[in-house]
Amino acid sequence: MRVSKEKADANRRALLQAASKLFREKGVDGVGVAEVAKAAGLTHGALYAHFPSKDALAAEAFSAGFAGSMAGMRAWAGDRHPTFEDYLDALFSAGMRDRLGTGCPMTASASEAARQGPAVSDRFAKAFNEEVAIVEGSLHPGMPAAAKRQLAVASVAAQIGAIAVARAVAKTDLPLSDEVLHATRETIKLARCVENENRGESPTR
Amino acid sequence: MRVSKEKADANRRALLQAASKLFREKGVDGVGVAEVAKAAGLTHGALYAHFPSKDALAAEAFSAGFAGSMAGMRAWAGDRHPTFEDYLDALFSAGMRDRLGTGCPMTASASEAARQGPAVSDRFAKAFNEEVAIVEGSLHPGMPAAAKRQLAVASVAAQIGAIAVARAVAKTDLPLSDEVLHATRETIKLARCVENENRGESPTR
DNA sequence: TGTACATCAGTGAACGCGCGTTCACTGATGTAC
DNA sequence: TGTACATCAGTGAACGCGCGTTCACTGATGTAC
Repeated sequence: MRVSKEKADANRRALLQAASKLFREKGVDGVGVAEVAKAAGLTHGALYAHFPSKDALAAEAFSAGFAGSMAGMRAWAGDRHPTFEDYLDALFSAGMRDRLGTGCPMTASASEAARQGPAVSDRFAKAFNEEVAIVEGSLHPGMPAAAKRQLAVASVAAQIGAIAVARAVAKTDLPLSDEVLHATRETIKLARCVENENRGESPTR
Repeated sequence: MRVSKEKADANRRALLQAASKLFREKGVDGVGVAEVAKAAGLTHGALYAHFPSKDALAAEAFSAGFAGSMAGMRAWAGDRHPTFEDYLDALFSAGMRDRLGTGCPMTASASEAARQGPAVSDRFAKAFNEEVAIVEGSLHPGMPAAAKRQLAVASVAAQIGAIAVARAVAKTDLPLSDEVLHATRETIKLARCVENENRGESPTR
């Protein structure tokens, strides 16, 4: 039966949230539309009143999940202006690794995204640039723009790899998993020190 | 009909090779056993004379693909003892990005691997350590072992991320794709310079 | 070496199953008068 | 405000389809004598 416009909007949001969580946890191919609808408290038929296809739902769910992840990051940052090191410590943490269903969809689906169409590619690129911009903003204003951009791009790309590897090996080799996060994080920090020294600052290490 | 032992072995290898290539290109969920068998010149029924299930085939195909990828790397290295920079230039290259079906299965399936069982997790960890060992071997013997290990772990993890991101955005933003490879590679190189300086060597930049 | 027979890799039809999607229907919502 | 009716979000049965897996069968291979 028909529901109120408010309820319909809430249902649509519930579908997106359920899809976003489940797709990150099990992959798009690993979850059926019936499971998504059930998690949102609906039947599978209702899903097609909101999205033309599972593919369209997956694309929107990616963006919704990324928006939620960024909102969480901004909430965490609050008004205490985290330093670049603060961001690295948060991004390359065991908590990030273990938060699969609510974390960044880029880390959850990096290698699947490569096999999707242009729509996903475009959304991925936008999300990547957005996260890079945030990390970039935490770098010292005195650093040359090109150097800041390079370091931020490398940080986000390396984080996506480190989290993916850390998750892949966590089931059988937790020490290695922790080592991957630690080694990658510290290596990025080292690279930043070089940039600081290039500007004539005293090394922070 | 029955075939000779040599032919049966060849067929098994053909199945592994076809599965390894197709799984990297389309993901395990994106390819059916019939397609794999056909690519190997067989029918799907024959596959079950060699592997108990698609899952078992996928696990073996991962290892076979990684072994092939490492063999290619060793052949490329030959006897000219590539430097650490040589390895980075090869690993973070557009060629690596564009070689999906024959490249390293870790970069092709990093985020899917996190959702698989302990068997895949174990194979992934072994492959990761093996590649780290090769990269580590190219670092200056004078560098402390812990620093070498850390830099090599970070390099491989960052490479897996950079290639995954570069592939994900390549369809709509090739300049960004190239930038990701370049920025991550150069950032790792910067980190290595710090290690060299720590040992009192003159910077190579 | 020749013969009889067991072995088993490979074939292809068939299986049950879950998938994404469609659709006739329901009934509360929103609207026109 | 009250009434009549069009709208449409949601239901659940049904659809065709392709999947992974099984199995009776084939016939060349390998082996025992």
